Amino acid sequence: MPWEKSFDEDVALDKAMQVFWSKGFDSASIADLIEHTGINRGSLYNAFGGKHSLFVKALLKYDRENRQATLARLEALDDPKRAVGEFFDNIVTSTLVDNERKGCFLFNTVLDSGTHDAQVNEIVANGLREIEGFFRRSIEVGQARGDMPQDIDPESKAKTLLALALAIRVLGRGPYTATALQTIADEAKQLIA
Amino acid sequence: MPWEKSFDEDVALDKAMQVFWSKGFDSASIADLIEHTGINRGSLYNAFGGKHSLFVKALLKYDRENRQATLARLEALDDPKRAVGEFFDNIVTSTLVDNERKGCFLFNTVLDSGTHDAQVNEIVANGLREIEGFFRRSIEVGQARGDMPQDIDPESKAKTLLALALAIRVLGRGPYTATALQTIADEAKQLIA
DNA sequence: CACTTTTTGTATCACACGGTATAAACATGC
DNA sequence: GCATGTTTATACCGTGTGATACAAAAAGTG
Repeated sequence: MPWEKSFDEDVALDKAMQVFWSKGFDSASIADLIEHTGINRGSLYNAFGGKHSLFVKALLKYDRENRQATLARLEALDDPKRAVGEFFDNIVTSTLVDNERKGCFLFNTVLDSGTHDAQVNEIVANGLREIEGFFRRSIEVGQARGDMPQDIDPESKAKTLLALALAIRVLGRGPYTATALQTIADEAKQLIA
Repeated sequence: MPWEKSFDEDVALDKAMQVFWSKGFDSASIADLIEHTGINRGSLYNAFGGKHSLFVKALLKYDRENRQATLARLEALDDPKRAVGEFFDNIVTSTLVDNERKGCFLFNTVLDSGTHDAQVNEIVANGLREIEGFFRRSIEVGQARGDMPQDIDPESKAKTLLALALAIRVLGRGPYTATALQTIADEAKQLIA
């Protein structure tokens, strides 16, 4: 069998992810994807099966390599308060370091009202659920170890922290300054201090 | 001069506002606008001058009739803590009462990355600035009157409250339940209790 | 050199977009 | 009734969209 390997499929998917991340599903055109992946129109359809299918693959890749990887790293610290603190410092610096100001691909997709597809919604909802779960577990362990206040409700506070994380990402795409974002992040950390 | 009055221009603008509010600038097509306003294609261009111009008029109308009106009403209460509390209860109920789950037109526009126009950005940025200002003034007055904690920084807390308000509106468009939204709102109120 | 498979370059399709133009229908003022 | 200006109903125009089709070029294997 000749030529069983193709171009580099994973780097192409990564490029496509950047495009969807930056522009969203609707605004990203096939022309954009072709240009940034560098591969040909036909090859793109042959390898990924179409725009929507490519979007799902890109979103899953982001969820795996960013959200899952980050949460796993922070949970491995085995230091809940520091983990939450790093989470917020991380999203602030991630926001600022990206001069495209793309924000978070998952959070962006929540708002892309056009992409309301059951599969996509499930990926996003699951991502939010797991981030909230990370906060809740961190608070529970922190309380058990006595370095977080006992009078806060882990469930409620976890939702609030998720809300603040989302807001930082969203406001970071708009006109908010670096110091304003850090201010919110510091306030978030204060909630469990 | 014959026929100096036309159809009802303001109710048409209101309908157009609903469309842009629900779908955003890009996703709202001229066909949508014609269908929901009930006026003719030519009349729409004649009266409002085009899609972008119509969008700006709709956004300004929303800002005037919703944001400005709400903030003015709450500030007139002359009871800062209750004003902030009502603000958050209000956005939760507003979110739930709308079965279209449109969220907040201003916040939605922050994320519509396509509409990055200087004029539109100014309207949105000004709206956010004034909401944050409302929170800051409320906290300052509340502290002066002794019914809010003295150890919180009005500037920081105001940013945090704005962040939470935005998050409630955004998450309300997605998969979050009524109780989850109310939980975040209650946590927001706790921040200044 | 064949043979097979992938990639590439175009060409094309049907459709939707925002916007413009045109002509008929219409309501008012003289 | 006639003139004036508005609304309506269409018909376009140019462009961009996602998607498909197909011939030619390229690459690895026998």
